[in-house]
Amino acid sequence: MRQSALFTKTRREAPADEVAKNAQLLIRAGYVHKEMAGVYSYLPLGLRVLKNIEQIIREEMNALGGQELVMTALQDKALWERTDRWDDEKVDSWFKIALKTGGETGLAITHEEPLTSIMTEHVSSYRDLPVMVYQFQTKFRNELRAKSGVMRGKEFLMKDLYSFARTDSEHQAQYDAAREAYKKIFKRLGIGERTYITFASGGVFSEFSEEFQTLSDAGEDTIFVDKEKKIAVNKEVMSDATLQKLGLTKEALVEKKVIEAGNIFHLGTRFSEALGLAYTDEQGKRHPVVMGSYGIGVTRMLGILAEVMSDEKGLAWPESVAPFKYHIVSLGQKGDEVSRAADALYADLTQKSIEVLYDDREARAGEKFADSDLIGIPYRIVVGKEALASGEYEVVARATGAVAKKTHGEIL
RNA sequence: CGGGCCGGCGUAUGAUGGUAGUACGCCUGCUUUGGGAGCAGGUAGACCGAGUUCGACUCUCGGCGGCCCGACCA
Repeated sequence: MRQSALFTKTRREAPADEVAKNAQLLIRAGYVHKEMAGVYSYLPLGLRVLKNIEQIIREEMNALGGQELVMTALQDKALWERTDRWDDEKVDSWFKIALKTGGETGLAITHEEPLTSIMTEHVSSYRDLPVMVYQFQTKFRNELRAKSGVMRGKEFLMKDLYSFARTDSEHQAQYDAAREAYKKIFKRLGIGERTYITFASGGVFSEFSEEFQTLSDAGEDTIFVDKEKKIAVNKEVMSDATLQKLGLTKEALVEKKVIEAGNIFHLGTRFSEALGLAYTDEQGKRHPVVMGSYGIGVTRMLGILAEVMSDEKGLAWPESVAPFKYHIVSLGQKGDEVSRAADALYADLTQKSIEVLYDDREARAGEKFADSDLIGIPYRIVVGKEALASGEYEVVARATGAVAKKTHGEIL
């Protein structure tokens, strides 16, 4: 894409009302727009990153055998009353809306209820299981205090996967497979090394749940990490008894700030029993379906990556999610030899379907480099007089600063 | 939800109970062109409502909105 045509502009200064690094950088670089507290719009560059994150997750969900669907944001109150999660005393994060017809509806906080309900229409035999279903969908949570930029909003995009099994052991196999898929996802997103499976409060269905926690000073949670074993314990469940159960020793643990990038839960039969999701086995006996749920916040992930992969100059996306692979920075003037060379390089890369942002604006070099650093595309190709003279372009890696010299042909 | 702070050109920010200024941006022109250029000219601003006052952007009250600390965060 030609940068002269991109409607978003960069800003030199961060907005005064944003403290979180992710929001400051994303706003300055023109990836997001803050609509209200905890509510952000995703502009063209931001959307591209979001779509890339989504696609990585989608590929791993499909590899798992997950089937994608999309459910509604508007929720049926009656369904949630059946699981006792409609009452504000029980769940305080609802956005409830009056219907013109007299009733009320709520904006989805999560989707266990509606999916379980859908499944009752399609699952009735042992032959129909096991199944895994997922979606990318907007969640709404009426947070008392939104904070941390795009990482804790009132409206956010989430991938949620749900598993349905006949037995506990079948469920466990699904759960274990989902855990492995999550590891692959975080690895592909470039945060595998700094993301730890963390034992946390399991709620009513099991002793522990597992969170995927990514090391970051911007984190809201505190965990104790065993770097050798690659596992961690959330501070909220930290105790001698817990350590003993997990086979960890206090000496090996280091306290760290983290952001929750994902979590996986055993749901047992709580939802299937409440909503009547059951199957008939070979003997003709009915059993409730054993469920699990698995979430990754997509918009939060964008925030985590902005937070973790950035420096004082700006963003530095990993290639797997970057809005473009190359950023051509032309130092030529309209119509001169340099800009003609940049045009040609842009045309050739585009022709090959290589994603490239082409800074063809009438601006000075300093401004273009500063913008390029801010926007954080993995490789910058500088097209200037030097390049024309030598026949080789400088290709600068944003994250490391490493400079390679490459000819037009080598880049293609 | 408890506590604190704040609301001014597009953005950032200074000052003030008495003409709302500066920088960046944006527009015009000239010069400049490998790390946010220079000169000249121009554009653009007080969240809403009520009150105090000769006079309110400034003080008071209410509303709306934002930020921070805590709580909360299947």
